[in-house]
Amino acid sequence: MNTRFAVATHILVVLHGQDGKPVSSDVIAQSVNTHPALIRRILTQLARAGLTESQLGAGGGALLARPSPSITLRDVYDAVDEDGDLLGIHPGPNPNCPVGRNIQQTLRVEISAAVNALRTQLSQKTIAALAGEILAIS
Amino acid sequence: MNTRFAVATHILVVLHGQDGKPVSSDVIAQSVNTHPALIRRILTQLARAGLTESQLGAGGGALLARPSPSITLRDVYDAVDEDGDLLGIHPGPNPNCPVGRNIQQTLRVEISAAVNALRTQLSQKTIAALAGEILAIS
DNA sequence: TCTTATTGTTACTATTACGGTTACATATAT
DNA sequence: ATATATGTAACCGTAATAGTAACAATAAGA
Repeated sequence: MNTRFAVATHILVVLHGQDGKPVSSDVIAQSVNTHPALIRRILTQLARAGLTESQLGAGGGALLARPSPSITLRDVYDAVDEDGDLLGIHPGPNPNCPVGRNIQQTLRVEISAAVNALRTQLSQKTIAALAGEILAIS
Repeated sequence: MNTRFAVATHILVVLHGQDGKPVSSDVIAQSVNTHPALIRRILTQLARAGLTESQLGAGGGALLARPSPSITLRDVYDAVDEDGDLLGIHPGPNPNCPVGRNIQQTLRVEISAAVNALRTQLSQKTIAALAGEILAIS
């Protein structure tokens, strides 16, 4: 993870702005200020999650697969989060210690509750709403 | 970050179990299954946050600086999180694009709301409660 | 006072993750 | 046909992380 969530969100906001017309990874890369291949890598994840689709060939590009008011930042997070290790658990604690033996499963519960709280907060904001805020600034 | 939150929590649970008596980084390291220097590094962060204190010299070690029912997992997260980049924002988006120009500040708001939701969830669980659950298993 | 145990910190290494970059086979519109 | 895109693989450089060793400073206890 790391900036992939931010970049993925950026991509979707751009696509929202051009709704209907496919946008090439080259154009998106210019807005994000990175390289088209990286954009395409993230677009692959978004497409796998059903948020975008792409058209091959000349005049092709990416477009939203669902209306932007139906896409929340939680959807983006989930699309881009492959291994779910926002807060990692340390491997191999001592099994002969009452703490070491059991802390992993107990921590896992707390961490997933915390990450779910984060996801729920993210689900409050849609791409349409976010794009509205962004474009309202200037 | 990454496993530092988990290791820091592990440390505090161990200290909870030995309340009163200082525990050496060596003993803690055996429970975590890592190296004393790493434990001491994290103990430095916990001490800076006022959660632990250490006694130098023979027979010394770390102990809780506050009662374990008053320490929540949010305190641990905050102690160990130095740069607050759980979800990073991509640098240098294109200032000539209406999206690139404004997305950072807008995303920053959403990300900090999300991280605060995660922190609030973590604040629901104290070290004392967590230790209780861990030791109840076996 | 001397010895021993322990911290706090620095420095170095190895491994991994991440973003940047190139390349290219495949597909499609014109 | 040709030009334009995607999707994907491969590789590089940098930064973060964990592991490790070393040592001065400190304090307990004989």
